[in-house]
Amino acid sequence: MRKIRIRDFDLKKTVECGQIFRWEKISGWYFITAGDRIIKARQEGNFLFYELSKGGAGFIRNYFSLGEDYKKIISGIKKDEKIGKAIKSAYGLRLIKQEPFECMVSYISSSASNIPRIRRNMNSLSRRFGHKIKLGNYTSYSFPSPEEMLKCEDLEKEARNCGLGFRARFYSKAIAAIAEVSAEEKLSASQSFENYFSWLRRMNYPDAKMELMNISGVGSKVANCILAFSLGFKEAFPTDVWIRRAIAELYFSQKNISAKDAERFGREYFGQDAAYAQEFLYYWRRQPKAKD
DNA sequence: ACCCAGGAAGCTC
DNA sequence: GAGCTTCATGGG
Repeated sequence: MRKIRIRDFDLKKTVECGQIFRWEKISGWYFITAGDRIIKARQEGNFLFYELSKGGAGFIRNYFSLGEDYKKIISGIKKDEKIGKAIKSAYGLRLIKQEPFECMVSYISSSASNIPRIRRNMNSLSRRFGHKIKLGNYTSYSFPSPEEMLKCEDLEKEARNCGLGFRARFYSKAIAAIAEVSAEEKLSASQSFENYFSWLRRMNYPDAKMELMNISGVGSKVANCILAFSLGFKEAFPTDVWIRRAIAELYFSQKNISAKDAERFGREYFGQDAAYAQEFLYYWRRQPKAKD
């Protein structure tokens, strides 16, 4: 068992807020499956206890964004008492740095769905296409690589069998499109995705977003999730129905505002760390009652 | 039975 | 461009 000192970090909020889907809590420990890795973690005050199926402290610090100056981020987005209230309710929540491929597939599959269902769908995909991985007595299935998915004859059909519904077409087309690029250059599908994502990382935010939106099943919201949750674009402001409601209630006196306008407002108002503001608002808005 | 869920794409006007 | 419909499926 390893241990690191932490501050301005709340493991429970970070794991449970809905940004990642493949986790479970067993007798006080969080077991997170991230890509082909299992993370076992528990927080006690200013200490984080953890075990990994591979990697060490460097991975943990990067995965939970522990190196980011939290107080600086907070002071940057805390424009008023409304967001202040949301920040207070979710203090310690940090953005997780997900594997881009897993993040892309997960959020393409999130369209008009809900978190419990997305979790089931991603676990089904992993059992169907991934491989068994272990940490001690705990067993899970890796999130499948592009190759593991492309092995089967009819990816869309298999994905429908995993409960993805109409989203299966989007995401099988998306994978085929990106993998196709590599075939001509004799690259593996994984390398093709790596090239694609590192290409996006080098762009500025608007260009990267436009580029992502060329992918089947990736619109404005999903693009923002991929950018914020896996590619380090913290100025993204993913705007789903909950965020749209929160923005309408807090900043437009209940007026019915479009997702597009809510997103523009969020980006302009909260600035370079808008993604954190978004997570705080999401957490706050979805809390069962007692939102203050 | 009815409604909605971390939306996007393909229409119409 | 902004508004409407359709796309599966599970849960309340």
